[in-house]
Amino acid sequence: MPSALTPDAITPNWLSRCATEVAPDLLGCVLVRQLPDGQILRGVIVETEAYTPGDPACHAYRRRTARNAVMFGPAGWAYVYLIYGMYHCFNVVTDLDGVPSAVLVRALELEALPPWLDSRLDPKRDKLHRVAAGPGKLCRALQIDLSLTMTPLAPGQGLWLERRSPKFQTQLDSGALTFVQTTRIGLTQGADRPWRWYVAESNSVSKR
DNA sequence: TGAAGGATTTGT
DNA sequence: CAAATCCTTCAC
Repeated sequence: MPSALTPDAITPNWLSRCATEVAPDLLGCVLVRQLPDGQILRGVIVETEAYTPGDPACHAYRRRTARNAVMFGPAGWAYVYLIYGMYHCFNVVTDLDGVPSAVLVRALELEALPPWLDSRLDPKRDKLHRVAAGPGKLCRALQIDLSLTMTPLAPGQGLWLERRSPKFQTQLDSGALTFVQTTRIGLTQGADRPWRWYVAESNSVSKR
């Protein structure tokens, strides 16, 4: 049943690689959210950051805690945390079981404005391509919160990933789309590591 | 048990 | 550039 509905769903095995490898590979892939009421929201990933063991910026750098425990487990699970008391950030756990690492999904290009959001946004200021441009904003747009952390990314869980569309891959192969690799944003430690990737041509990236 | 601070966002 | 706002972590 799940495979018939989601033929392009990404498997844990594909994510069981170093976060610095998975992060650029996730660009162009689709984050899909199914709300409790059945409504489905989709967005193309256009910006990611990698966090690895031995990385002072990684939440699992010091030791295993209740919050970061999921990062120590197998790939393909969601790691969601609350930042500054008001925004959530969504990560995909990567690498082998026992290797604490993850990819922060920082921005999505939404296919359509979430209907539930539509009524409360100012159409002049909240343009579609900016609604999920930023890790906190994308979680707000897809209604991702702490209830989703430590859950496997799968259709049955209401949150999952799908592979790049043939169109995206073609544009990438032809050079119509290009990736930029640069340093990560907002860090006080490990800010020098060039582990942020984004789609240069996208207007949904959080910052240039 | 408490205090400090954060992988953000927004408005001044 | 500072505020909003609360969970997590670490120190006492």
